[in-house]
Amino acid sequence: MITIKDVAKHAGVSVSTVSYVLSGKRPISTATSQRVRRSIRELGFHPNAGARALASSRTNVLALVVPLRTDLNLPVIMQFVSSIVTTAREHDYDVLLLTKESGADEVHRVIASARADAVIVMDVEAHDPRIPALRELDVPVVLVGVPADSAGLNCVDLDFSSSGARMVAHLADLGHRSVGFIGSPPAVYERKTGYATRFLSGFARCAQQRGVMVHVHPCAPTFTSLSSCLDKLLLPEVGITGLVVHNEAVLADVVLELRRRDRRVPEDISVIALCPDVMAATQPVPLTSIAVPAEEVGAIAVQMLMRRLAGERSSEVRLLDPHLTDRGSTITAPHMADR
Amino acid sequence: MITIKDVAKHAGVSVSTVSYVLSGKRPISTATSQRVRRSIRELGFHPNAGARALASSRTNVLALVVPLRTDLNLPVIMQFVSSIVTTAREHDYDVLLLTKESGADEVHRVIASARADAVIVMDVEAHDPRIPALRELDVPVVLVGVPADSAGLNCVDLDFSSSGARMVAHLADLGHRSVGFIGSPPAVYERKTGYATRFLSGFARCAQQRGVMVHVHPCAPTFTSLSSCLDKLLLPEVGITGLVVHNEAVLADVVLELRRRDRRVPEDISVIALCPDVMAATQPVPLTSIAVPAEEVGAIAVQMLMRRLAGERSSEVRLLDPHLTDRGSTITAPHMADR
DNA sequence: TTCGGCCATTGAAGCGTTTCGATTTCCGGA
DNA sequence: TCCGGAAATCGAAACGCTTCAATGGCCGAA
Repeated sequence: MITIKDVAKHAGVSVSTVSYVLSGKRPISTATSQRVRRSIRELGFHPNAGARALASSRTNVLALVVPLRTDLNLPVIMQFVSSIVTTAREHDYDVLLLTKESGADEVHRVIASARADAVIVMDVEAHDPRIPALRELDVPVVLVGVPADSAGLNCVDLDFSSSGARMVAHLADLGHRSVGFIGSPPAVYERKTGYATRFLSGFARCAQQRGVMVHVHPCAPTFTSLSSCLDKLLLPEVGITGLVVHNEAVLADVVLELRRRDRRVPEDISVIALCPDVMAATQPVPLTSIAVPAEEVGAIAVQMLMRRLAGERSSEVRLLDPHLTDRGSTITAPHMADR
Repeated sequence: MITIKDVAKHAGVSVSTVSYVLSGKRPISTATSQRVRRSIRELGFHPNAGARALASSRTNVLALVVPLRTDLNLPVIMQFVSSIVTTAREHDYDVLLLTKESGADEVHRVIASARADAVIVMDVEAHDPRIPALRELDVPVVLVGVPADSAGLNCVDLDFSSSGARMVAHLADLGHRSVGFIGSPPAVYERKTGYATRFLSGFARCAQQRGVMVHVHPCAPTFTSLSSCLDKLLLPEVGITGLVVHNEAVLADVVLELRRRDRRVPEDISVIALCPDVMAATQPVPLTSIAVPAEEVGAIAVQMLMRRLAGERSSEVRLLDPHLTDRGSTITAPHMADR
C-alpha cells in the first residue's frame, strides 16, 4: 500500500509538504507542488480515508436516509438519490446509505461513530417521529420535506402550497369556473402528511381568490373508489370543466375512465396532475402537470449541507417554485351551454 | 467525545481490555466484561470508525454499485438494495453507495482509499466493461448477474435458463403443444445481455425436449410492436394455447390487448410471465409467474462477501432455482377443435 | 514449599494522516 | 554587510483504536 510517506520520499520532500499540496492549506511553491503531484500520479497514491478522518475529524461522507420499502413513487426517490450522490461527489463526498425503516438510532450510530459528517433525510412527514432525535445531532442535517415544526431545521421541498395555487390559476386563466380535485387517499390527509395538505390548501385558497368553485374528493388507490369519485364529479349539476389529480396510483385510470365515459381530454374536460414528468408524458393523452423537481431538490439538499459544513450557522426552509409543463391536456373552458 | 480511554478509566481497566471486550479476541473474565459493558452503556461510547479502520485495516463498510438511472424495473432494484443493506447491517457492515454510471474508477478509488472492504456490483452485463477493472481489485467482489466469462468471479443471480425451462415444463404438463414467446426488445438479444439470452435458450431447449412448438417474438416497448407480435402469434394456423411473456414494459398491454381481441385468459390462452410478483399479481387477471428473487439474491450476495472477508479463497457462481407462483392464469390446454 | 503453566490483564507500539509551531531560505532595505 | 520578515518547508505531536509481547496471579503438581 502506498502511503503519504512513500510519496514524500519519492518527491524528496517531507510528509507535511505532501499533505499541504493536497489540501492547499499552506502556500507551496509551484515547483514543489508539481513534483509532488507527479509522484502522487506515478505511485498511484490515494490518501487513506480512515487516517484522514482520524486526523482531521472529517470523513467526507454524508449519510443518506432513504425510504427503501416504499412501493409508490420509486422513480422520484431514485431521482433524488441519484442527484444527491452525483452532487455529493462533486464536493468530494461519498454517500452512506441508511434505510428509513431502521430509524433514527442508526443515524445516531453513524454520527456517533464518526462514519459521516452530515445527514440527509428523505421522505420527512409532518410529525415525523425521527425529528427529535435528529435535532439532538450536532452535525448538519437537511430534511427533504417539511415537518409541522420546522424551526431551526434545514428543509427543502417543492412548494406544494403554491403548486396547488398555480394549478388553479392556470385553469382559471383558461376560463374554468368549476374544478374537480381528485386527491390522495383520505388517510393521507388525516395523518396530516404535510405535503398533501399543503397542496390542497394552496389549491383551495387560490380557488377562493379567483372565484373558482372546487369539488374535492380524496380517493383510495382502488378502481371502485376512483369510480365513485368520478360519479360525483361528473354530475351535470356540478358542471366541472377542469380536473386536478393528486394521486399517482389512480392517475392512469382517471384518464381511461374519462374516455370510457365519453369525456374527451381536453375538449370536454381539462386535466392537470401533480406527478412525475414521465408519468404525465406517457398517458394516452399527455398531461399538463407539475412535477416534484427531484434533481433540483437533491442538489440543493447537498448544497445546503455543504454550506453548513463550511461553517454557516443559520438554518433555512427552501420551498422550490413549481414548474408547470403544458402538454396540451388543459385548454380554454368550453361554455356550459355547449354540453 | 467519548473515547475508549474514557471507558477504560470509568471501568477501572486498561484501554486494551476494553478493546478485547468489544472484539472478543481474547478471553476476558465475566466480571470485567460486564463492568466494561456497563461503562460503555453509561457513557454512550461508540468506537470511532476512522481510528478503528486505521488500526485494524477493516472499515466494516461495503461499496454497492447501483444502476440509478435505470428507468425500468426499479422495484426490483429497490428490493435488491433494501435486502443488501439489511443483511449487511446484520453483519455489522454499512453500505456506501456508488452509481453504475460513474464506472469502475470510482470503485477503485473507494477501495484504494480504504473506504470500503468489499464491493457488490449490481446489474452486471454479459460483456460488462467494468469487469477487467473489478478483477484487478484485491478485495472481495460479488456480482449480481453473470458475465460471459465468469471464471474466478463471485456471481449470484436467478437461474434464467432453468426459469425458461421451468415455464415450458409447466405449460407442457398442462398439455400445451404450441406456445408463444413475447420477448424483450430485439436490441437486448443482439447485445447478448446475458439473462435474456439465457432465459430464451432454456426455454427453447426444454421446448424441444418436450416436443412443444415455440413461436418467438422479441418485442419493442411500444404498443405497435406488441400489436404486431400478437397479430402473428394469434394466427389460427399458429394455434398457440400458451403465452410466455418476458417483457415488463408491455406486460400490462398484453393482457389488455388479449381481452380486446376476445381471447380470455386463461380459458382461451394461458399466460405466464417473468416479472416482479407485484406486477404479476396486480394485472386484471393475476398472472402465473416467475420472479427474480431479489431479496434472496441480495442476502446471498452479502453472505458470499462475508465468507470471502472471513478468508475463504474460492470463487463461486450461484444460480438460484426459480420459484413459480401459480396465480391461475395457466390451465389445461383447450383442445384445438374447441376453437 | 516451589515451580511450570495457564488465564486475565496491561503497556506500548504502531496504523496514515493533519496540523501546529519551528526552522530554513531568500529577499530587500538600511 | 547585516538584519528583519515573509515565504516555503519541515518535524513531531496528536487523532482513537487494535494488537502484540509481556506481566502478574493463581492453581495444581511435584
